[in-house]
Amino acid sequence: MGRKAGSSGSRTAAAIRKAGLELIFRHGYEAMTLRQLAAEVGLQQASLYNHIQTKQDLLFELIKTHMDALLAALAEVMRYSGTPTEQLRRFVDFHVTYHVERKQEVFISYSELRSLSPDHYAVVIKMREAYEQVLIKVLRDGTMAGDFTVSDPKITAYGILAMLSGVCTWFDPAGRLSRQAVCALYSDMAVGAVAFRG
Amino acid sequence: MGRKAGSSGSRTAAAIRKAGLELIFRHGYEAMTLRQLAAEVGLQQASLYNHIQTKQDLLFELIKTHMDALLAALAEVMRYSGTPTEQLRRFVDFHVTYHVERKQEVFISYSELRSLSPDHYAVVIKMREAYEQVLIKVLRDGTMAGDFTVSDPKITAYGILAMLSGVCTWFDPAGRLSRQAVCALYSDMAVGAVAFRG
Amino acid sequence: MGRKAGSSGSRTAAAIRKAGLELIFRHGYEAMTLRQLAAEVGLQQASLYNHIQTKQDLLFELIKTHMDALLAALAEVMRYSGTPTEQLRRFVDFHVTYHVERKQEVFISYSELRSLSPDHYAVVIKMREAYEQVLIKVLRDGTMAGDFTVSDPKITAYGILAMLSGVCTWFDPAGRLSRQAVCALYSDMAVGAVAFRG
Amino acid sequence: MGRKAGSSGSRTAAAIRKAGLELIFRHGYEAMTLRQLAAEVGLQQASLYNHIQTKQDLLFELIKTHMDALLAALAEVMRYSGTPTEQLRRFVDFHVTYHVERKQEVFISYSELRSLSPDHYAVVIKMREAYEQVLIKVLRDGTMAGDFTVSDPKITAYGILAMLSGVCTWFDPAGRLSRQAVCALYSDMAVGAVAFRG
DNA sequence: AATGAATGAGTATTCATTCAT
DNA sequence: AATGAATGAATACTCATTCAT
Repeated sequence: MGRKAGSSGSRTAAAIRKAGLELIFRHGYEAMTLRQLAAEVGLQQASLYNHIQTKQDLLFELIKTHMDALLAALAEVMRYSGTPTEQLRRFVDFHVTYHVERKQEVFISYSELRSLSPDHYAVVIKMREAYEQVLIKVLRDGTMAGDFTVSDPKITAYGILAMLSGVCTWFDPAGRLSRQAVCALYSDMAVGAVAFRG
Repeated sequence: MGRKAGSSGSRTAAAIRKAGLELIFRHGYEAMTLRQLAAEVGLQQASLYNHIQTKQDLLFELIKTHMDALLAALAEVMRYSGTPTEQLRRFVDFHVTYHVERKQEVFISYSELRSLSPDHYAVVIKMREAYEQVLIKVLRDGTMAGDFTVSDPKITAYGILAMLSGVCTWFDPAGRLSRQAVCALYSDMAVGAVAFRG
Repeated sequence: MGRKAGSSGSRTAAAIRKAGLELIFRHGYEAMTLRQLAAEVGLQQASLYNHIQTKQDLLFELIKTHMDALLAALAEVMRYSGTPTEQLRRFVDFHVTYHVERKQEVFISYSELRSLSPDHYAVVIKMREAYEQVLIKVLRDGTMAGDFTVSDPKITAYGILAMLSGVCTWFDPAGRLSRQAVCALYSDMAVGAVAFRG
Repeated sequence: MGRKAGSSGSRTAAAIRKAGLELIFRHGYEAMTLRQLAAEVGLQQASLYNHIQTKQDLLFELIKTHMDALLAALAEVMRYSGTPTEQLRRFVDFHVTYHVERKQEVFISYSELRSLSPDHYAVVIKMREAYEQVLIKVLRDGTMAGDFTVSDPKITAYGILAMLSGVCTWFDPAGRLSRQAVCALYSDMAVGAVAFRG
């Protein structure tokens, strides 16, 4: 039997996506050229089109795939119940870990939003909002429970998310701080930032 | 043909810079074309070159000018003494205000760093580090004074800066929250995030 | 759109080189535009780049190819031994014939030297010097044999070469004088110019 | 009294012509830009137009001025009578001296002919032909007098002129050979090339 | 699945020249 | 006589994409 039916099967397609991710991360979507991408993968420019629709579709696909995985993983993690503070710590831990481990996907999903076509943009923004809603709900629950003092959950959530997401611009797995250390540090900060001080 | 009646050199240069800022903010440096820029200002493409050296130099000039102003303004504000907490609030207030009032300059000074030539990049990065050092010092002073609990001032500063800077991506002067409200909210969060909880 | 029916890669490349040679000969390298070249070959400007690296590389390639052929052909001719006078006549005959038959290559290899990049220039100059050395050696041999009176072989060689090369600026294959007639005339002049008159 | 009436009086105009000559000699007419020229003279591009009509007119003027002077000087020299051989030596001496002393004018008057507009080209070609006629006449006289053996005076003249003119591409006033040495050498060659050998 | 060749639209930048000041 | 600002046309070269093979 040959290749499993249904599997894309193409090692080349995967290589293109990997290289595309890397190049967009490094140079930006506009600055990355398909020539570069082809060279990276060892193909001629024209051959790329056996594996992608257009440059724009490649970008969307990379971001969409990432957002799907991100939302699924978050859902998995937040399924478990706990106190609002526990939930917040869980969220922070998840977010930082994901941002540290998938630096590139995460980064381009922020920074290249404006390079998406309007249709694609709409799709991704909706997913991002769903993600934000999870944190907003945690903050809201914690406030109602009296554990947090959050007057504006949305704005507060934006602040926390920005703080956490910044990690992917400077984190170095071989650096001074381990992922766990960063998670602990940022967990404390997040909790401190919203905790009720009676 | 010669000069359009009523036009003036320095007015044109200013208009180019203003339009350039706007276009880079909206589309990104790579995506902005000099054709667009010229059209925006009401000039032929060639005429742009009476007022800029190159596209790259325009970008650098915009960022450099902003960084100079930012550092000068920060120095002015931080000159006044006070408790570490007061200093932190002062920093947050300054940073948020500046980011809200000069959204575009601030945004491109983050997002277009990678579009700078290596030389220009080096210059700007140095200035950014000087800016960060101010916050790092506040955190360090506060920790030594026993007011803050900050195990890693640099990483903590990065977190706070990321949180505050996020403001320029969503703040709307005509929106639900005033600048003052956002400042207050983020001041509390920042202080909460680092405050000593005995 | 794809490839025009009937077109072929290497045929196109050859057509570009032929037209490039012609255009550079007629207008000079600086004055020739790739627009002209593309039009001459029946392509879009962009398509040229499937067959050349840059305009500069095209120039170098044309000159280099010519110089290679020239040196190889000269070596072939000068292989045969003979008296210095016979050798000189052989050289003149070869040089004039080549200059008359490959007018364009020969002309641009002189006149466009200064349009070559420094690296390319160095390569070609070296080849030209090798060519000149062949004549210089003939003059030196003839002088030592007592057949010629040449006090400064290099300067004399320059003079003879300049005289012979001038042919390609006025020779007309359909004109009054045949190639053979010109060869004979210039052979006599060259021999007369250097012959020992006791 | 101020400036003498009728004199161009402009030191700037002269500087432009001098720098233009130099630049065209070094880079070629097409490759020289008015920006370069202006910079060389210490002016803005626009100011050039107070002193020249157009770039093309500058070229023509440089060449025309040179040709006028050349023809006048030649007439002066050839006025004196003498044997054909003396006349030939006088011509060679004159030509070489002029080519060595006014390298740049001479060079561009050959090499930039094709950059002249058709009208300007026609004017210059006529002058060049007049110049050539002087040598052709010497050769013809010498042949009729039995001193020379020249079957085709025009082609022979072209050969001699090419040989002599080559001097301006390699002569270095600070070099191994003096002008006088080169003149003597090339005089002998020219005479040898055409002398009757009974 | 891969490629060479082609394309139309576009890139930043330069050109010689003009003209009001 | 000099300049700053403007211009239209041009420059070499690159872009993402197409298509016959």
